[in-house]
Amino acid sequence: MALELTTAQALQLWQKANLHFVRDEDPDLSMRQMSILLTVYLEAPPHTVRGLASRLNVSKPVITRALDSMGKQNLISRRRDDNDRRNVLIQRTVEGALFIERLADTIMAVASRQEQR
Amino acid sequence: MALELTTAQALQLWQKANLHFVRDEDPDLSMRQMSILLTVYLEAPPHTVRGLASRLNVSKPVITRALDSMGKQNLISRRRDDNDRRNVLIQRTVEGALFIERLADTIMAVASRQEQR
DNA sequence: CTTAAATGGTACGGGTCCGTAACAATTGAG
DNA sequence: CTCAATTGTTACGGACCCGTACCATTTAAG
Repeated sequence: MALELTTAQALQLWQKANLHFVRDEDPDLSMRQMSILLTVYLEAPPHTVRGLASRLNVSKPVITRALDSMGKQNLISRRRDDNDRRNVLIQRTVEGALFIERLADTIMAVASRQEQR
Repeated sequence: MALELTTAQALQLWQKANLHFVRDEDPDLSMRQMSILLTVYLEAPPHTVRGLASRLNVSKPVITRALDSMGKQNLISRRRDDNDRRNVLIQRTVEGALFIERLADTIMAVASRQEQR
């Protein structure tokens, strides 16, 4: 499946997707949490607290707390790095991968819905 | 300018755009504020507090407060409806239009940057 | 006129998130 | 062995946002 995308349509896509997550998504993740999750799943590992903090340009506690809450939802997991036990490696989970998959489908559905108008 | 968009690329676009707004955007709007602003600028007027509240599926005070804060930044303005003075009409501003324009450019820039890889 | 309905705003208590500053555990340099 | 540097976490005070409940204004029905 593929779509043509002009500037105006990109903006509409952004609006529709945002609107969808505001309207319908149940306990929606904050923008920062979503960024962390997407970064972990779309960029190459390894991912550490400090690495994510500098990638997102936020403080370390933001990452720690986001990992706490997303960990409770089983969207990510943490493991100590055995090579350097100061590091914590952030890892993907099955639930997280499914979440990302549904996310992609949702965005694509929004995009094609607007295409059909 | 136009881009092809597959499901994987739509997801990447969503990640890159979110990441950009987390990293770089100065006093970033919340997702709800952004939805309100985009709805006012991309959907047909008139826009009222109650209308936006039901469109976004949130309570009225959320809209009132968002309009307060975005009003201070001159991104939108309010005017009493002379036909029915209970209504408040939310109106676009020059600054808001410029903001939306830059927003569209930013998203498109993110999209084409990922295209070039 | 009187009164009920509708609209937007405000008060309030509660929850969440933030960044700074401290802390514990671990590593590596000397 | 000692101690400074690094990493992640926790404590804390403050800022922001939320929804419910109430209020003021305006409209329309009777």
